[in-house]
Amino acid sequence: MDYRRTYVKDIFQLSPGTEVSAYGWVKTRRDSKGISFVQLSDGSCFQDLQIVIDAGVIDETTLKAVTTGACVRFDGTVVESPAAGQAVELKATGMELFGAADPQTYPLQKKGASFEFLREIAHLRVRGNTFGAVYRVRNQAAWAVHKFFQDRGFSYVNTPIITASDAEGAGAMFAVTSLLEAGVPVEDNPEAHAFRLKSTNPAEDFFGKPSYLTVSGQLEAETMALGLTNVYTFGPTFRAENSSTSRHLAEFWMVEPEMAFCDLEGDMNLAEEFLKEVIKHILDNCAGDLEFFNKRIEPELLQTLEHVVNSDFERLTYTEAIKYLEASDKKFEYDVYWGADLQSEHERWLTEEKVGRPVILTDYPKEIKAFYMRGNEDGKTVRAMDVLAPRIGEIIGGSQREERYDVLRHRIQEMGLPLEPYWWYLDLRKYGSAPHAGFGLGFERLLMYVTGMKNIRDVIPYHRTPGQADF
RNA sequence: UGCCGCAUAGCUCAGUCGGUAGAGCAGCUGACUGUUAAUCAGCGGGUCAUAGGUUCGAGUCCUAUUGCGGCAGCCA
Repeated sequence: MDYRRTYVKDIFQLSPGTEVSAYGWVKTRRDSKGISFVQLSDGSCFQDLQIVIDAGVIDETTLKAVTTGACVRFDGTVVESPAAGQAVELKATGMELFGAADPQTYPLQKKGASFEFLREIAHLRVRGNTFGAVYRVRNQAAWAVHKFFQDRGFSYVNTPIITASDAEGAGAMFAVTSLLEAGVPVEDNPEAHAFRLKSTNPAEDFFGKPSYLTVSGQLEAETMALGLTNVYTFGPTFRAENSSTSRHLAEFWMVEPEMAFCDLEGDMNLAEEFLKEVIKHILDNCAGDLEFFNKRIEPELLQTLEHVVNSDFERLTYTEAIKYLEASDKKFEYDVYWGADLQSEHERWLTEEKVGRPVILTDYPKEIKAFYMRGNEDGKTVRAMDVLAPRIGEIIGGSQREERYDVLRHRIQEMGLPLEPYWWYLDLRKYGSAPHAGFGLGFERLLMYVTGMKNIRDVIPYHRTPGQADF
């Protein structure tokens, strides 16, 4: 067997009369007297291939093993379908059963199951309609990310996953250490195992100092941009926050472009162009999957996505947003005033009710943003931007970076951070500094937006959240 | 981490005032010459999350624990 094959999606393009073999997994089988129908999927497209089996063509024992979940190859001839539902189907002349799936125990059924249940069988849910569609869209979105940046001359760079600097002083981090010995037997309980700490001295650790899984590749990406001009990263990111919500993961994928010779305006333009182009790519390449999401998951999905592609994002300063919020009749749980960090309820009101499409908020008070953001001339705000989207909230966070050595040094100290770990970051401003800007996009949040899926755990094959690292 | 909700058949759920366990789907057996979440008939399927408590009697009320989910904080 060779990896080259005719995928199900290609079989739909073949002319009637063509002989072909279809490989895949069985969704359902329906029997009538003298004829059987099998829905076959190989994950190459949303639509299943219908296999038609006349009585006597396949021996009865083998046919009986063609149950939901079984893996098979059907050989046959492409024919025009006399019934509604599909243009062509495969009239079987023979088959091979690769792997049966005991119907008494196979957990998937043709009728829908809850997403919560499917998370428990995440290794099998890819065979269902919803998750096949999610992962096909995920693949196309990843491809669109690379294509977008490569078309514009951005270099793909890989930043470290293990880092010894607490990059932004924000967000709980996972420690990486070789000072722990695992699987040490517990004295009074022979079944239990524990960790043993070999040393408490960070100097004796693998890297000679405390190290962590990265929470962002931004700082390193900045160094690459000040040499390659335009760069982007696309890799895993880790947050040890004990947050259990429908939009947080402990391990997620982030896209982080960084551009030399760029200001906040250019950063916003890139973010908007980026979201539009990735969404357009999905619309153009995942039509069947989106149709399903539109029908079963999020009724307004297609309309919303097309609207986003064809209209300009609303751009507001933080100060303007506060004015709108203060003028709103809506009762908020948290008070709104200039200087307050916007809460989820505020962001949701702005993007869902006030504007009704993505909004870019800019120029936040410096107190509520990170140290590296470029200060404005008013001395009170920084050149930050957040892109907020209906349903999911913050999808992009970015800023123009502070490129002035003295100002940055001062900000680090003002925020109570140590200077020493940032020596190389400060060096960037000391030698050949350039105005530059960038942003971070949560890839899974983008996927929630384009699929309409309500829980971030359902747009990644195997989610990592507090208390959950199965598979 | 805080607040709230849920836990009953393989799955999705119902279960009234505390009175001894139900449905649909799935599975199994059969029927039907073209089905599309096929249809029709029949059959099997339960430690009501766990541990205590109240009561003559608990799926139902109380407490604790565990798991899952939602919201908030944090963020992408």
